[in-house]
Amino acid sequence: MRRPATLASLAAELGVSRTTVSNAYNRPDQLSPELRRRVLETARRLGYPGPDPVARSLRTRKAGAVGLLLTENLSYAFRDTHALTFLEGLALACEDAGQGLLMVPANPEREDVAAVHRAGVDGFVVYSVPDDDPHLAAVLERPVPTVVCDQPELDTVDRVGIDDQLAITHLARHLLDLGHRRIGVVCMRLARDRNDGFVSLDRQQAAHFHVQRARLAGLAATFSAAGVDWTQVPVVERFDHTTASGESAAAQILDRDPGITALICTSDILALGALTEARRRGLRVPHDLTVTGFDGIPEADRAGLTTVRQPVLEKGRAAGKLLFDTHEHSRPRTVTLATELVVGTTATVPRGQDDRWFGP
Amino acid sequence: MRRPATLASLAAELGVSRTTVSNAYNRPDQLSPELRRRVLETARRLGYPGPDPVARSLRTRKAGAVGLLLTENLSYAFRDTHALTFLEGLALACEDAGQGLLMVPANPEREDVAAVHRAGVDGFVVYSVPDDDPHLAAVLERPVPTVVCDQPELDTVDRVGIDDQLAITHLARHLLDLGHRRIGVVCMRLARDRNDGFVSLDRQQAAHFHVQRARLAGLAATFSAAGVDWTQVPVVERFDHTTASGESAAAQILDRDPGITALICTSDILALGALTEARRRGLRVPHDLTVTGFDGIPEADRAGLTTVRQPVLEKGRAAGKLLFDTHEHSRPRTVTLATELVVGTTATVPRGQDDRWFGP
DNA sequence: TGTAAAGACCGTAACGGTACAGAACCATTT
DNA sequence: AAATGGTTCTGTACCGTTACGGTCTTTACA
Repeated sequence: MRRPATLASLAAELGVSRTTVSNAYNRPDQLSPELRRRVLETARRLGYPGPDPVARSLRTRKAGAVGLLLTENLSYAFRDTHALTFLEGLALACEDAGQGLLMVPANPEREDVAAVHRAGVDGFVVYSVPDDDPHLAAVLERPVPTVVCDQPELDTVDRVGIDDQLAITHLARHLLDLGHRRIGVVCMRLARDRNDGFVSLDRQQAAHFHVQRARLAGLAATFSAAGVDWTQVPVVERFDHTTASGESAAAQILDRDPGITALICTSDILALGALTEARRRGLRVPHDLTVTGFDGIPEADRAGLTTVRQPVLEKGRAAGKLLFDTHEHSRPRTVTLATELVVGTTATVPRGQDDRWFGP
Repeated sequence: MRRPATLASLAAELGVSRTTVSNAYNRPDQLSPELRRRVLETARRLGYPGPDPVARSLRTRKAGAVGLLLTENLSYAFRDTHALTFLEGLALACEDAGQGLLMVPANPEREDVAAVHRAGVDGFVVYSVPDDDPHLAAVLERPVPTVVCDQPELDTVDRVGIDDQLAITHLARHLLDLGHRRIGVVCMRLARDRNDGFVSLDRQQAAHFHVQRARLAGLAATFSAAGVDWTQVPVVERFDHTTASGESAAAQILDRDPGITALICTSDILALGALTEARRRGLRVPHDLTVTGFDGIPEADRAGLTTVRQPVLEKGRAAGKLLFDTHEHSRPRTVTLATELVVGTTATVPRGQDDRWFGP
């Protein structure tokens, strides 16, 4: 496991210059085939493993890899459908470009940004971290191109995302058209601190996760415009993004306000949990309770969830493409992908309004 | 995005040595708090982003990351349950060690090994690649510690795995005990070339994927010992690891040999496909046809599959631990994890033998 | 035969840091 | 007054490579 030989020692052994040995590996056309053969053979004999990648990176200023920063523990990324799909898209772009993908271990608990500083990469992709995350700050300080995804726009970096506010506005209008006025909302974590429970207006507006803030803002604006008093709408937050969270959050809202006719969840995972809780309570969806999600994951499709579909794989791929596309351009660039309202079977007119609504 | 300042220019600006600036970042106790404050403030003023990670890696000979080599396209890793679980385990170990995880883009189609050479990592984990894979060879040439998983033992590197042959022997004996003598086998790819169809004895024995070879060998040995003529056992291979492959492979075997009483699949994914195909043909499992898998993925559990459970997450974690554990030891080390025969509801006595078997 | 072009190889100067040994300074101790 | 020890800072020697701008030799062609 030692590194016995270097390019220099090889050159000395062969009686040629270091440049020539380097060329044997990187520019075969720059030396005679015969000499190249000798170089490679001697390399084999001395156990020289070829040019050291780190030294090469230092000299060429290219690492051949992009760093990925996630808000969660590394291992979490491999459990979350949504994150996985994004990663798959990003990986596709990396493959095309022949670039490696370095997953940076950014423990959200500790504020240890050393891992960001140590990452030898040509660029970063930052996926859905809170806007006050110290790891994000550390990335932004690094003098490499960066693409953020599902983040607010920043002056200095490219961005990929959807128009969360617009997308959920369509959903909200759909529910309003159906006649819903008494609603509850289940959302994902809004900040780095855990707050499993009802969310104050302040916290909603100060949310550090762009995506959640935008969705709540879209809901608030749309329902307010329709005459719903948003301050009276129960909004429950869950730190962990699991179906279990969706269940308990739905329970919390239904306990406090059994009169609501629709439960709007800001993710499909949460919505699937809400469905489970509704079933447990003997509420028929959608007849007794309308439930909606957001994301358009396959499981939601199977469950017939009314939701908003977003192209997650495309987001990953677009992020990679932005990073690898080094054409002239004026930064920052923004790619906003299209979303689609998916009308499933979990939303209908509120109970008791069937006739009134469609009547004369 | 330029890198305007370096440690040297900072030092010049401040009128101190480069060492002192370096210490301000890496050894705060080596200089007075006052000077350190000045250094960091000047750094901010000049836009110095802190020591360059690549240069640091060159000097310290530490990259702070491990490379991961997979047999598949990068993006595939994010789609396969089994690979994901392994990755999750590996990621856990990486987190604990504060190391990054670099996914090396090793396209199995092209023989382009450059990505392996360019990877600035402190070690490699190689997961289930064929033993003649050029990327594997390239990794072995690199002077860094390496752990292989689901591979045959190699002289120079550590290994993590299970005893595939022993594990499937237990399964085979279970089926023999139930009375099965006429069986068919569905296996995953055995080499780098695509061969979707029946597998010759030669190809079975020359398989380049250790795991598959060991499992086939275990089956051959066990059934032969019980008097079954292995040369007459239909073995069908599928290149793609999908349930669709399982379906078509099962069909291929059942078409050729409708008389078999058990279909042994070397993975749960394939077995789940086989179940689908059996259902399509109106065969009741296990009454008309016994189907078994291997791996113990959650979906198999849900389907009640009779299978062998292996600790995939643990494999990943163990691989990481081996890599990070730098204690004195004599290489190569081997970690062999335990497996467990899971008796589900998809295997029973062969049709027509019910009485004979349990009778007097 | 002269001259340009091409081919093969080389020397030097970075790339941006950290390790290590030691120097300068000051306050205590002997 | 000399020795001791701790703190703070410095100088030099690398880490292993590639970029760049040469030189020298050979070949091609008029």
